[in-house]
Amino acid sequence: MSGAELTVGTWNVNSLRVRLPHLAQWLAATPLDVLGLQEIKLPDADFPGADLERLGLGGAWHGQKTYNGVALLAREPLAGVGRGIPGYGDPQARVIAGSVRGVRIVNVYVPNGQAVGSDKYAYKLEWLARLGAYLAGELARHPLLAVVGDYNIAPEDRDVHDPQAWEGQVHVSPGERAALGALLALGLVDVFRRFEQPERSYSWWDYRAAAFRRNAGLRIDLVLASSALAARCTGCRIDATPRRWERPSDHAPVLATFDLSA
DNA sequence: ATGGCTAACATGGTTAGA
Repeated sequence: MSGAELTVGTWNVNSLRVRLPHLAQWLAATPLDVLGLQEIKLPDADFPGADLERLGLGGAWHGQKTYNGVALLAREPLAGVGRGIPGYGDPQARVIAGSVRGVRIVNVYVPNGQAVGSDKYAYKLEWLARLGAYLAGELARHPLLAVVGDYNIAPEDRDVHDPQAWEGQVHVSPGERAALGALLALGLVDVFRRFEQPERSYSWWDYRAAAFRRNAGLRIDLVLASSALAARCTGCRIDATPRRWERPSDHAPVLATFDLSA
């Protein structure tokens, strides 16, 4: 949390307005330096910046009415804040970036994709291609780069509670996995898998059909790191605690810690 | 069994999520 360590989190809160009490409760128990939020679902004018300041967090946000919206919160001032993918006139607020202690952090809310073959699926793949081109430039400028967020893609079958039932569906389709593979091929590492993890580790569970109680989930919230930053990663975990609370987000936060002293 | 649940916007029922 301080000195040589940097802890970065990511959490799809599914409405910051509704989840602000959970965020406060979780932050009180969870030391971190930087936190990317997705699906804040409010315009910038309604962003609860003063509430978050009371929780010790400043930062920057990129919101819109009703849908999407991302924020990058930090205990230290953010440098070089950027919103959206440069040169891509995306009307949906899905990306915000900033730097802390020489580490570049890009926070993403990848489109859902709805169904394979749909217009939204095509948008998802186009969006991921644009993200890849943007990240290639970010990697060239920032050796220490983390790309955190809700990817809406389960990287492998072990990230899916029932791979047979999900085969070919959106979030696991070959096209999406190829797009994620293209991001990894830039030199990014899914740091969660750098460490031993519990079997059946997921970060999202459907609200319906008692999915959380059955641990019927997907691991779709990821921390990707450049090779130089991944080499400094000392741990990565999913914190399912707030998913057990009353009126939860359907996603759990993910945390990764980096030792910057080396 | 193509549902189940939650949130925004609106104030009943649609859109969207994953």
